Amino acid sequence: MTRPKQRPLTLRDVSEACGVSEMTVSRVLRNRGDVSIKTRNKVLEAAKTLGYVPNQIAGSLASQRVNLIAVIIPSLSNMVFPEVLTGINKTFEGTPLQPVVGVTDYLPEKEEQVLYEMLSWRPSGVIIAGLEHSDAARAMLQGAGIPVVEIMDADGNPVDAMAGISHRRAGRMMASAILKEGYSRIGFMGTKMPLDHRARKRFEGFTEGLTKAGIEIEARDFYSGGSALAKGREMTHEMLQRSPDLDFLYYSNDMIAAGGLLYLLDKGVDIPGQIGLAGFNGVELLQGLPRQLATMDACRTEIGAAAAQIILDRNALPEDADPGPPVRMTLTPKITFGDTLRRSRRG
Amino acid sequence: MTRPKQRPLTLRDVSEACGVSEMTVSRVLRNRGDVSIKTRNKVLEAAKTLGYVPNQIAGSLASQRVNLIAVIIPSLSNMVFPEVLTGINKTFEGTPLQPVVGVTDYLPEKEEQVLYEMLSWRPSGVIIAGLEHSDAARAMLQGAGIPVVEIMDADGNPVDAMAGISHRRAGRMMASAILKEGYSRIGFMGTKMPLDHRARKRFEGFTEGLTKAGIEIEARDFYSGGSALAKGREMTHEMLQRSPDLDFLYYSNDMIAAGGLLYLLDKGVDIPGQIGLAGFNGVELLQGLPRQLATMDACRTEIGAAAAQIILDRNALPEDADPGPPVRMTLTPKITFGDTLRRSRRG
DNA sequence: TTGAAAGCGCTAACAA
DNA sequence: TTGTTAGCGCTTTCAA
Repeated sequence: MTRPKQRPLTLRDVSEACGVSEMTVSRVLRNRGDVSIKTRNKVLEAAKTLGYVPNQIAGSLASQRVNLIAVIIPSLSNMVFPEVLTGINKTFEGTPLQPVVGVTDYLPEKEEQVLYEMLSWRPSGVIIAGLEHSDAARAMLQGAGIPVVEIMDADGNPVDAMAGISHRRAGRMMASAILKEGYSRIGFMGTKMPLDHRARKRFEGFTEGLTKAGIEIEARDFYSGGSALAKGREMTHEMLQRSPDLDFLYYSNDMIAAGGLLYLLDKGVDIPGQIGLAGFNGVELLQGLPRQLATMDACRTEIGAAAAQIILDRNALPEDADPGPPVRMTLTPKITFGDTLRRSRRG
Repeated sequence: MTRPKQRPLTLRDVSEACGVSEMTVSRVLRNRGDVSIKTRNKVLEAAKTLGYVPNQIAGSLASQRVNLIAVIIPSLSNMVFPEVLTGINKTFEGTPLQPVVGVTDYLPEKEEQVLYEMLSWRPSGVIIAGLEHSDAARAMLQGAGIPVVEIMDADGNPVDAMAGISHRRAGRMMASAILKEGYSRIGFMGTKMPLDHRARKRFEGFTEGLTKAGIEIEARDFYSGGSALAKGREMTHEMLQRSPDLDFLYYSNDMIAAGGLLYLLDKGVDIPGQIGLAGFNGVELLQGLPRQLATMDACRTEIGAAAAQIILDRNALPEDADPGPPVRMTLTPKITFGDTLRRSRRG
């Protein structure tokens, strides 16, 4: 209660309080080595009444082991990333490993800086979003000598392990699903994020899929900032002003797609007859819209869980064991047709 | 490239590579003390070509300073918390301080555990959501000897500093705004979260406000799990089945309120004439709904920023300075009337 | 089952 | 401006 604030307690304080050597106190608190029940209880009680909290900084330095896993993601405002974190957290629950999150705002320089700061804590692994990194960042990842899992993307060359989906393929799949249903005058709306490589790849895969069938996108529009729902309304309005003949609108995420959906329903447009719609992500948040949006599941929690598991497995290996070739896990997203994409036959 | 993976580089490696003492290398890398330009450049180059990343664990142990701030929140799935984090991040940007996030899932035991783990890294401050903590948790916060800011709530007794809003008052304010507009048959829908003290206080303040005007809530319903939007639809449907005469529905968050709104618009209900609606939070995400929802701003990013600033100020104080009485900041949420709560006159 | 000594990689304090 | 010395609070290793 009135313990001097300045100096936190040390092992020595506990040792003195219970008359047991620091070493034995340490053993008790870590459940390591054989300690007699009697000593054990003495130590535990002293630690508890003093309110001792071990110093991991000293512990990690001495043991050369750090139970931290660096998790590096572009953003927290896009629900996709918190969901990945949830998957990671769940898998690490009950293990000694602890995720520590860094946010890059989609900026390569910031990614580099965050990575540097995290590596300076000598974590036992890195989980990092995306496969595109600056040379310096790749060098750091290579040189750290710890397991690295690049997540959420599968189009490119990972430094080490990988767990993600192919966004290019996701775009192509959506293109072919749309074409199969007979839509042909297609517009695209997405974020203006030159640094969101996954959104870009999805778009590329989508146009590629259309092109292969001899179809070109008729309209496209990109936005940045603002509420996605409101943007979806506005942009859909504007796009249909300019190109009233469109019969399908593909959005780069479910939130703007929802905005578009609400707008079109307001206008009394027949969906999916007159115009079909699709988004991307399968955001649970949005179930409960007047129509269920066609979308694709990006396997977010699975990816988080898989990445965490890869790290766990690698850390379970004995120090000098050969880890074998790095795990490369490509998950396959599935299309949800919902009520906004015609479905002539069961797919 | 082919450096043996096992041993990370140390200051000594850099020192040997450039023929400068470890101490001077350390000085250069921390920009501390006077070092000649020539030596400086030599060191910097050596560090860069080797790819040296300093070891903060050793550094923090030696200097007895840790640039980490523990941030403890109940959840990441509720957008409220990522928004608070954004405010915290922004304020710490450009300072040496780094937030580290822990998630409690609204469970007191988990809060205790997360707090213990974070304190074992000897952070320079704690930002923690809520004012309700177990005795053990309060004891740890007290004993840590570092600045503690409890955030998001102002109804209760903080251990140290505080930055939040009074949820009880927020509930009362909404009650009086609703009554002023002549609504009188009122239903409430919210999450079934006995451990979400802020939601509970809002509800208590709300009923208290009604009671003072001689009005009782006519219907109430609580849910747990599932998509909030979908729940809002369902629950609104069911509540109006049971109590068709309600003229106002107050929801504990904007997401279920949005579900209710969409449902009522589907049914062709006149809003806000026949039934008024209000939620809580001012989630920017939802701008773009067919009607703008009445809600209250919970000042999330401001709270995050304020908390971070309190920590910064406290850390800027000289070691032995008297910090004075702890900062207690109570922000005042404002009602947004939107289109779902009648407004007879400008407020 | 317990303890003593050495040292993890760095920085504070002081000396040159 | 640079270098030397002595720890920071733990854990590893080895001895008792």
